[in-house]
Amino acid sequence: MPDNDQCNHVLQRQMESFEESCRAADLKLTHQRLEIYRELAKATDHPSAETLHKRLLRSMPTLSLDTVYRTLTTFEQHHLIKKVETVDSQAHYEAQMQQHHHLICDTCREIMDFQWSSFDALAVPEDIRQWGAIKNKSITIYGTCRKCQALQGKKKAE
Amino acid sequence: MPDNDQCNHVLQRQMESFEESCRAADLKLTHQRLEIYRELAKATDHPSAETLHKRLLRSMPTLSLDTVYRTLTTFEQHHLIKKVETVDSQAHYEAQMQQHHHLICDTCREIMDFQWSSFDALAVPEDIRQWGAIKNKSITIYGTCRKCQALQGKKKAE
DNA sequence: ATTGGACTTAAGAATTGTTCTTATTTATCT
DNA sequence: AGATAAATAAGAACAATTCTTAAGTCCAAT
Repeated sequence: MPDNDQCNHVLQRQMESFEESCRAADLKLTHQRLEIYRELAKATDHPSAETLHKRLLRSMPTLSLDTVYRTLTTFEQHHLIKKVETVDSQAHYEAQMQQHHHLICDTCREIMDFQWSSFDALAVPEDIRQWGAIKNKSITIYGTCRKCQALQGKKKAE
Repeated sequence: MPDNDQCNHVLQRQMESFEESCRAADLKLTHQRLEIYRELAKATDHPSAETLHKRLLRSMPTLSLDTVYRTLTTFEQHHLIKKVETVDSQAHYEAQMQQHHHLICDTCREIMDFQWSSFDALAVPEDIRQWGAIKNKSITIYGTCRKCQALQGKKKAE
């Protein structure tokens, strides 16, 4: 089975669970909401509202940026999506709600997900546990991605 | 030796190294720059420009918010301080440049530093190293701090 | 199938956080 | 002490986001 088909299945399941959560939260399943969620779930790059809006305009030319902002805020309040912590002035979002970590390229600023289950299983040291009730821990790795490394290599060679 | 004295010594050493870095970077050691840096170095809560400005107004009533913004930007460009990754619309800063991690309270939003040296020593899994040139990894722990837990306990009891 | 109520839209205005401009004053460094 | 960088005030400009209003659209339940 090709990768693309696999992704579609995963996305389809994610959409179903999203629809269920919406019903549970008394959120109407409007076309805009479904498409905004689908576009975010499909994305691997943690887009901003503006980026998402640009992508959606191709298939929904009348969708307003305002609706994207409003809808993302609604989703976030219902814990259907998450804001990503960044150093950026624009807010970035992700639909991935399972435990995962981030790789951030210091050059192109792209954010990628990754898994590190042996870290997830690690217990937090006692002295840190003193701080309060710990709910979750996640890693951010900084560096330069392959793509940007290649570009920098080229530039130096010139 | 009381804690406070120890902190003062640490701060003093940090100020000296800051002054040295400024000279190396050809940044004039103005009163404002020194005080803004000192206030940030003293803070444990990763303040925003506005918060920092408010604190500094007490001792420097004519200091403009603009100068705080400008100065923090200058410091950041010279890698003397860092922006902290957050979900906030305001930018937050820290003077701590050594390897450390963050605890974030989901209630009061305060950010605390912590150390976890056994994690720092951990090698990143092979498959993640494929992504590119890794420079640094840091943890963010989410939860509710003791203070906020106590307050929530009270509310429930009422 | 109709309808009530929730949702979306456009367009513009308002807000917030941040940066820039200009002219003037102040302070650092040599 | 003088050259020059930096800070100031005040206001303008900007970018990201939110709000407003009024009109139109569409979901869901009867």
